[in-house]
Formats: sequence, C-alpha cells, structure tokens
Amino acid sequence: MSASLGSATGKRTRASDVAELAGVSRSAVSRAFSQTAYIAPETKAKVLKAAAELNYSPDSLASSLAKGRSNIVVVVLNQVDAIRGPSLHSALIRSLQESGRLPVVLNLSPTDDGASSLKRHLTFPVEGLIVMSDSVSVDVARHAVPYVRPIMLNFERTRADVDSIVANDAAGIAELVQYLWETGHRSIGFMAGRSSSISSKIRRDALALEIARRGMHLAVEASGEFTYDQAFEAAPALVADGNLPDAIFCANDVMAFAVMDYLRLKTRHRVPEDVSIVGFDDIFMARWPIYNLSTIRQDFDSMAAAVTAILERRRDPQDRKFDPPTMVAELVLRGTIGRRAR
Amino acid sequence: MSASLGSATGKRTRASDVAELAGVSRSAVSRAFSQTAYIAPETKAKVLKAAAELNYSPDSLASSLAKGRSNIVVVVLNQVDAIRGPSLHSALIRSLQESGRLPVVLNLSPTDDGASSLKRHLTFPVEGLIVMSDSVSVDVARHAVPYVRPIMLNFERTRADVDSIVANDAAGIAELVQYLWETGHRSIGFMAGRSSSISSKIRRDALALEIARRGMHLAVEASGEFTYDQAFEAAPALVADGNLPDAIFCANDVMAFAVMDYLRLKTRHRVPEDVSIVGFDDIFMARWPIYNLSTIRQDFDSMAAAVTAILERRRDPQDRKFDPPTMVAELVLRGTIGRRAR
DNA sequence: ACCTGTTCTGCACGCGTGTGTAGACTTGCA
DNA sequence: TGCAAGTCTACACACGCGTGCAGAACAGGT
Repeated sequence: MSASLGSATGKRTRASDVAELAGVSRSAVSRAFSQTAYIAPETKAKVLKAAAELNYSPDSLASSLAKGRSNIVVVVLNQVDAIRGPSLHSALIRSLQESGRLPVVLNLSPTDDGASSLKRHLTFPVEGLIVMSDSVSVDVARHAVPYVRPIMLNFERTRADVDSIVANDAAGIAELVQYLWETGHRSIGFMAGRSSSISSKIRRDALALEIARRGMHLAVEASGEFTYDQAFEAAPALVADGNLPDAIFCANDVMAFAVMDYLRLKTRHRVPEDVSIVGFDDIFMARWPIYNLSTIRQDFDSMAAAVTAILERRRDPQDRKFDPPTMVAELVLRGTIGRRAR
Repeated sequence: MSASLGSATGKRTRASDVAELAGVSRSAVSRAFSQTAYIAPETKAKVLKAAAELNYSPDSLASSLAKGRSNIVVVVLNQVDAIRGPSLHSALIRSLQESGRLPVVLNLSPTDDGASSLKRHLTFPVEGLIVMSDSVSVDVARHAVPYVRPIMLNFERTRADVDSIVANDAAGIAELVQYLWETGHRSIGFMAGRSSSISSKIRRDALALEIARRGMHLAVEASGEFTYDQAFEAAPALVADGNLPDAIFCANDVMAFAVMDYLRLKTRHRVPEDVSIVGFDDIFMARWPIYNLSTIRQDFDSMAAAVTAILERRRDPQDRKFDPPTMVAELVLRGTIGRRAR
C-alpha cells in the first residue's frame, strides 16, 4: 500500500481519471469545477461524485498556467520582525489562505534588504507581494516583481505605485499623550526603532508634535533598533538617575519589555509608580501579567483583511482610484501608566 | 511606465522572448538554464546575456509541470506553536528556500486538527509535507497528501510510513535530572503540555524514569497545555504552600515563563533560591535577562537542516533505509537552577 | 569529391488544466 | 415526419517550459 510512498514526485489523480470514471470528457470535468462554465446539473453531479470518490481536485498550478493567473502571494518578512509572528504574520497567512490564495513566505536574514534575494527566489508568476519588513525599501519592493504593485505594511503613504497599509499611528499617539498629560506626566522619553525605519520616524514625529503642542519637550531619546537586546543596552540612557522622565514611549512592545526589565533588574525605579512605560503594537506578550503593558494597538486582523481587500480590488486594472482604508491605532490601557501628582 | 501596474495578472517575460532576442530557438533557451542538457558554450552565453537583459528566469511553475516535479514544500503549523516562530519556523523556511524549494505555509487555527483543511488547501502537487504542530496527528498527515511521506517534527519515531525528526529529549532530561540531583534537588514537579501531545508525554516519561532511578518520585504535576495563559492558571497547583518542590520542569519554555511570573507576582517564593525552574526548547526569550532561563535546547538549525536532508534523500524512491539522525537536546545552564543544601 | 563521425540545434510532443467553438443531441411544434 | 431552436458536450488549442529525437552543420580523413 505504501509502496510508492518514498517517491517525492507525487502522482495526483488527474481530470482524465475522473472523466473516465464518470463517463464524460475531460473538459466536462473541468467545467464541473468552474463557476462560470455551462454544464448540465446532472453531468456536474456525476462528475463531482466521481471526483469525490477519487479524492480529486484540479491542480491549481496547472490551472494557474492555463488561466494565466497564479494565485500566489508572496509575504516578505525579516527575521527581526518575526516576533510579531504569532499576531500579524498568522493573521495575514490565514486571511490569504482563506481567500483561496497561496501564501509563500520569504524570510529575509536580518541584514538582507531583499534587493537580490527577492529576484532570485521569485521565479514564478506572482499575484501579490506583501512586504512586512521595513528593512525592504519601497524601491526594492517596487522593482522586485516589475508587474506587481507591492503592498507595504506600516509604511508612509507617499508613492502612487505601491499600496500601503498604514495605521493612524499619529492618532493613537495623540490619544496617548493626551492621556499622559491628564494623568500628570510632564516629561516623556522615547525609545526609537531602527533609524532607517519609517515607522519609527513617524512615531517619533507624532510624539514630538503632541508634546510640543502642550508646551513640553522630548525629555530624552535613545535607539533600541526594535530589538529587545539593543533596547536593554540603550535603556540606561533613558533612565539616568536624577533625570528619570515621567514616562517612556517605545516604538514597539519588545523594546518596552526590555526597558521594564532593565528597570526591574538594574534600578530601584518602579513601573508605573516612578516611571510609566508604553509600547506599540500590542503583541501577545503585552498581556502577560508580568508586563501587563499599556500600549498602542495595531489591529492585525483588520490589517490582514485590508490586504486581501486590496488584492481583490487590484484585480481590476482600471480601478485606479481605490484608496486602502487607514487602520486604527488605539490606546490600550493596562498597568504600566501611573498617575503623577502635580 | 507603470501603466500596466494595476493588473494582478502579471506578464513575465517568456523563454520565447529571450530566444528571439538571442536569435536562437526557444528550446536553446531552456537548455541554457538546464544543468544537464547539452548546449554549446557560446550559445549558452548568448542566451544568458539576452536573459539577463530581459531579466528573465524560467517560470518555476511551468517548469514543475513539465518536469513532473514540483518543488513546493508545505509547512504546517499551529498558531499556538507559532511562538517558536522566530526560531524553528524561520530556520525551516530559510533552509527550504536556500535549497531551492518553495515553502508554502499552512497556518492552522488552534482547534484545527488539519483533517479537512489540509485537503482543502493542498490542491497542487506537493513534494514535501512538514508538520510542525502536534495538533496534527500522524494519521491525518499521512493521508493529507496520499503520495507524500510526511516529515513530522518532534514526534515519536514509531511508524515506518512517516519520517520523524526527533530530538533525544530523554538524554537532555537525564542530563537535567542528574544535574538537579547533584545540586541537591530532591523533589521535582512537572508542568505538562497538551495531553494529546506526544512530546509532552515523552518528556514526562523521561522525567519520571530518571526521578525513579534515583529513588525520588514526581512530586507534583499540572497541565499548562503549552500556553502561557493556561500554565499561569495551573501554576498554583505546583507551588502550593508547604508543598513547594525543589524544582519544576516545564514541557516548554513559555510555560516556564508563566510559572516564574506567577511566583514573582503572586507568591514570595524566589527563583532559584526557593525553587528552580527549567524549560524546554530554548526559544529566544529564554535569554532575556528577566527570565535567564535554564532550559533544554533544541537545535533548530540542525533540525531544519535535517529536514532538507530528508527531502533530498527521499527523492530516490529505492533509498528506503535512510534513518534521519536524532537531534541533540542538551541542557543549557542559565540562572534558574539553584543549589539545595542537604 | 565522398564518407564517417561528432557536435549541436530545432521540431514536436507532453505536463494538467481552461475555454472557444462546432456540432451532436434533444425538444417542441407544425 | 421534418425542421428550427435550444441545450449541452467533446474536440482542439493554449498556457510556459523540458526533452527525446532526427537531422543539419561541420570537421577530418582518404
């Protein structure tokens, strides 16, 4: 029974097998699986019965070839960003596969900007290119697959030749600063991400704007490169004795964890009594009681849904004026923001 | 220039375009990209030059069809297990794409055993099926793609019709118990994973065996279902007052974090002074200073390499007697094992 | 000039499927 | 019975590429 098992060159059942069993032509089988083609109901039933018996489904690769429309969507991500995996990455993959597409993951090494590796690996017709990593520039993404309009997650919406899913980071940050202001915080520090990252820049600018609007200024600043380790290294600069800000806003959650851990392990400052900590993303660990992190949430499910919506809309080439909706970024209050008496 | 951009139905350059530019036949182009085919060096050079000019590479999908050998490898994972993502998942994807294969990720929802969803989504010829989630049973994996020999990660090596990558969990656990014994631990508790999980069972049995061998017994036991939340809920059962074991071994790292956090937040017990905590996997967070977890390491890179090695070997159907190597599971000492004076 | 052997190229077919089109078959009606 | 209209099916080609095979082109020897 498992005699042919060792072979990696699999033999699927073909449409002609089904045709033979059902006593119809091969094209009738094809039509039975098509939504649009014309076929008599009883013929269709016969075919589907035979197909079920043989456990047949049309080879989607051959189908792609024939229809001239692959349904492969490439998801590009960077190992560093993979920590958001259980959230955004999963949501995206799931949403793609639910919509009948074939998600192919391309995992870039931390130092890879994708310029050559994308071209090297993308040797098949691609229907969509989704870039989750901002280590890949808009230009690289744009030229990786010449005929495809890339979808960039968390990028500034500046260029007309790419689709960007952007969250309204600024609104979330405005909400945050307002809340911090109301709870008596007057000095705020910032832990930045990668210097090349647009997301990090956007968040910093929004923070600086809201702070200035209230007559405060950015108390102190450091860069954690979006990683735990680097943020842990950079943390001392933010919490130097005598200069402790009322609150520290980090450009992502992982860095917020690093700062909290640094405070716990290396200082006597308590969160949130002495300093408030806020992150960005709301990844799953933010709920862990040890962190219980107040943060600005990205709704990963909506982002994933927005991606498939864009893919759908872009199938019609004339439909040039579709603007992807802006995602919400909302403040999630947990336990790391305190109150400052003034 | 970007006029055709909106279209999702991409137009790649075809071999015939290259042939025309190079002034040769289309089959010459095909041969230029083949390793085995016979072609004059200067013809090949001409073709490659033209190909580079047009940015051409053979469509790997059409190539698969023609050669009767898709190079698509499906990686099945469960959302719950995705937390190992930055480690095992990345290593696997990278290793697959480096070896010229096309990794397609199938992300199962937490409650999905894959029985129907695998068949529904795998509508293309599959060359390899890698199951990372032990929410998918061997039987389901075995029948999901009838002609493929699945590769199961972290499964008991019991059946001849699947390939299993197993680590020598027992050896790592023996090493652990020996070390605990030497450092004076005499009572050991266990936090189990999913009851249906074979990995969890293997680890429990190995622990019980090593404990019994030294005349101890398993002090206390609870199940955390491999998740942080459930482990946090289950933790009290392990550390009831007056009954605190000397050490607690958890079937994965995340549950160890949960136990540590529970101890920190809800009790006065200190790690490792009052109780030692040990995990399994050595995921990236285990190094975070706040945990600094002693654990049993799985070498994800070797596991990924072993997977591609199996895929390679299985391409030869007669090669029936290849036994994948057993992976090492070794004790990594960090800061969560103390010494007990006796 | 002719033959033999060698080296390479182009033709044509096949991989599994989708689909336009001609025509077979049925049905209804006079 | 004959004919028109309508309904469906099977043929054949296409998608882009790999490859066996026949034979073209060429070189070398007599």
